[in-house]
Amino acid sequence: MPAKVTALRTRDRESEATRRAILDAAEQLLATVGEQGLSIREVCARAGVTAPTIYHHFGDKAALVARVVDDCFADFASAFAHRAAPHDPVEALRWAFDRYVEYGLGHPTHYRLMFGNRPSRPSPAGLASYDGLRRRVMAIADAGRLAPPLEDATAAFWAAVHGVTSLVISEFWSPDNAAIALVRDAMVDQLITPKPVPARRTKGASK
Amino acid sequence: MPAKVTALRTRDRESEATRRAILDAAEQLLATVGEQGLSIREVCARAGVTAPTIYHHFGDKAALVARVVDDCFADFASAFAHRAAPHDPVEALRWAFDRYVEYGLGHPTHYRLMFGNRPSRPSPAGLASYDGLRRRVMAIADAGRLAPPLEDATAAFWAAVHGVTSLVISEFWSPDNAAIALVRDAMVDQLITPKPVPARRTKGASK
DNA sequence: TCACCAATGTAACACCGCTATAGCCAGGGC
DNA sequence: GCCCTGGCTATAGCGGTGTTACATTGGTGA
Repeated sequence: MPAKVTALRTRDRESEATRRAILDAAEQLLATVGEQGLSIREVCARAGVTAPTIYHHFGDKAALVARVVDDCFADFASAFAHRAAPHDPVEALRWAFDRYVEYGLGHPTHYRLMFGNRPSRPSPAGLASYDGLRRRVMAIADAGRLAPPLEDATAAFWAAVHGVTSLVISEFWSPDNAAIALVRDAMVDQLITPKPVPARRTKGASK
Repeated sequence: MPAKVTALRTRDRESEATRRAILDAAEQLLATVGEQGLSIREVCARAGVTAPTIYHHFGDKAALVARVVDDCFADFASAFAHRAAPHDPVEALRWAFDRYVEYGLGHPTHYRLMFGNRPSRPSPAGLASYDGLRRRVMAIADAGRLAPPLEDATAAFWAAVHGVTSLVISEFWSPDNAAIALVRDAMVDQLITPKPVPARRTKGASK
């Protein structure tokens, strides 16, 4: 088996290079003009290929975008991985909240792509991201400090952080708005057990 | 001055009827296929007009959509007006939270149009809606029970309710999820002063 | 009555996502 | 060494989109 495994055949290499060129062009365009403004023809021009090539490799405009979004999720995950979280699980959750908002502010178009309001597109990478948040909440539960059930707590925290990030991105808020910390601390305080008292409030939860 | 004021001239009446036909067709289409799927030509077919008529009256596809969105805000506001809120301002805020989510669940496409993540479209009707929320929070402040500054409290509450509604609409949650009440109560509890103490919170607000 | 002008239609432009078809050419069997 | 196969790419085009220049009509104010 001479060069069958060690090196890619020249055809495969060229094909892979074409895929990369297309993905790079698409990502660059998505970051600037968004999914709405993304045109296959413009991707073609930037990548130096023609339309059938794109459709051969990715099948669809939506699939091409989904592929780029997956890369965005990877980038998003690394934004967490590259920084050290506090050891205390509660402080780590607060920290994650800030990183989340920070990322959305730094990559508004990517954020919109990943968590935009297009009807339920449960990408695997998105679910993995959600699972990362669940693990952080679980760390609090493991420390015996989580008040509500795990799933409820995770979902509630995710909703709050998403609401805040959405508003920051839409420039409704300035990034240093005190309301951000207000939402963050409201959620964290509600999630952890108070001090000694188990839980007192029973106000009507369902409508 | 015979029929100058008492009755509209026939031309104006016809013109207004045309506008209404276009708006009705557009609203119906927007509710079913969303802004993305809305086609001027389809609106033309349903309203029984041709394209230049639409452009003459509304100027733009975006302007037409914006006009429909304004009507949506009016509908949204009436969803609040037609129901009696609790007298207690804190309970009224909790109630507003539920009505908000309820409306988003009942009119997901309209909600996406109104509060979707398109980069900052500060429609007057949208600002009026936000102002309605601010008044509710101000009622709590007037009762001497609001802990944070008014603007921060309003913004935080709005972010939380928007995050929850977004997730409910995207079918990430079921409408009776316990997490909804969790976010609601977390925000309300954080907004009101604990017991008798005027204002206490000093937790790290800026990052 | 009559000229004006708002309102509407005709036809077209430039662009879009997408694809049927055909050609190129590296790779592998003979 | 040759030819054939098949993956990859380009040409050209389809039906659709938002938008607009231009022509036309018919109420309306003078």
